[in-house]
Parts: sequence; structure tokens; C-alpha cells
Amino acid sequence: MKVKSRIWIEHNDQIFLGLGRVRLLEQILLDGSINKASKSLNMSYKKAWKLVDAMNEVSDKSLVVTTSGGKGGGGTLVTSFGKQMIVHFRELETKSFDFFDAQSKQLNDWK
Amino acid sequence: MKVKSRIWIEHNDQIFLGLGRVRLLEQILLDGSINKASKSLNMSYKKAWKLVDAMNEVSDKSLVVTTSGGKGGGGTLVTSFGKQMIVHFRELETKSFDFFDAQSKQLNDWK
DNA sequence: GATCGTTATATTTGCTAGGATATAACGAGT
DNA sequence: ACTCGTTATATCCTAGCAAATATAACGATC
Repeated sequence: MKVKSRIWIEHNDQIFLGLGRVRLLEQILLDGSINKASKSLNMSYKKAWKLVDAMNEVSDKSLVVTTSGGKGGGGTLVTSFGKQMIVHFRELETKSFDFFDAQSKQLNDWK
Repeated sequence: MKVKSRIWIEHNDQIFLGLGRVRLLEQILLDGSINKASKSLNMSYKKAWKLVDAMNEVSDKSLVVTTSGGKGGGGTLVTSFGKQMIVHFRELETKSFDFFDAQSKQLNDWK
């Protein structure tokens, strides 16, 4: 038996960051565009865009900057704030996994 | 900002216990029947039954015993094993909340 | 053997989140 | 002006889940 968990961060009672959003941010960081990132993640552009939109809506500081038109058609870059959030979330996730692994071990004593 | 979480317990890569299932078990304990419990929780009987069925499917030892027919039409009782699982899950949940509350406090240092 | 409130199960109906598709706007480069 | 790949947005369509409904079986009590 194993304890599983899903964590997310709320701000003003709205979801700010969750695994899906962080994964998307990470992919945007790699690909430089929402469009490419959505394809990399096998996700529709619509869904990806909505996630980004929701994130920026909830956040006080913007996580990405988007440009439309121009060379290459534009793109989306993750701000330094966004990068920090990715790191923080992954750190939190790691701590959480460690905690639940410890709890999982105690599970076998239940019987 | 606040860290939120959802936990559940898996066994053989299948969901064994989650908040919904535990809440249902607790209500069955109070009501003595799946039917009544489902109404108490504003849940369809079908959904409640499926949850119970899935739980017993995954668990090695049965969590409830059901009787059909007889006085009062029958009913469903939570086994002592089932009661233990309720307590253990709630304890785990409490520990988890404490852990994440502590993490939430550190969140404000992010900025 | 009729009654009653369950458990257990099948079938139909309805809803909605998501995918697929289409289109406009953008703007640096040529 | 035209191209190009992107952002941004609207519309349609569908698949899958959940609710609603229906029905059988059960068995102690009377």
C-alpha cells in the first residue's frame, strides 16, 4: 500500500499552480512558444492557452510574456518570476514525496 | 498563498481509499445502509454502490458486509477492519494537513 | 404468500468538458 | 505588399461520465 498525493497552490481561493501548469511552463521554457509546447505535451493549443491565461489571471506578477507577429510569428517566454515558481513548486513536490514515502512505510503496520 | 492537497491510498496500483470513499464509509457507519448513506451525501445510489464495490474489489479484507432482504430490507455494515481504515485515513489526513500548513508558511518567502 | 426496503444491475437520457476546426490579428523580415 | 508562424478567439462536434429510471432478487416478519 502506498500513499499518493496531488498538490497545488491556491491564491485568493483560485488555483495558481498545479502539476499540469508547471509542466506546461517547463515546456514553454524549452520550446519558446505555447503552440510548440502544447504539441510537445500532446495537448491542444486551446487547453494550453487556457492554462496560461488562468495562471496569469490568478498571479499578481505575470509568469510569461507573449509576443505575436514578427520574426518566427512570435512566441512565449517564461519570466524570471515564472522560472522561480517552477523551481519552488518542484522543491515543494519533492518534500511532499519524501513526506508521503515516510507515511507509506507506516501503512504496512496497519493490517 | 496556500498549499492544497488531495491524498489517497493505492494497493496494487489501484485506488483503495480516498476522501470520497472514506466519507461514504463513515456515512454507512451512521446510516446502516448504502441507500440511506447515498441520500445523506446527496449522491446517487449507483455511485455509492460503485464506490463500495470498487473498495471491496481492491481490498484484501472486506470493508463492509451487506445483507439483502429480511427485516428492513437488509443493509450494509462497516466491518471492524473498515472502521480501522477510516480512523487510519483520517489520521493520515491530519498529519498531511499539518505538514502542508507548515509548507504554506514558507510560501510567503518566495516572492 | 404478501409486504417492505434493501442490494444489485441494466438501460436510457442528459450534460458538459474537451477536441477539432476555422479565422482574425499581429509584426519583423524579405 | 506578401509571407510566415505565432497568439487569440469563436464555433461546432463528440465522447464519456453522471444522473435518472426501471426492474429483479432477496428474506425476515406478519
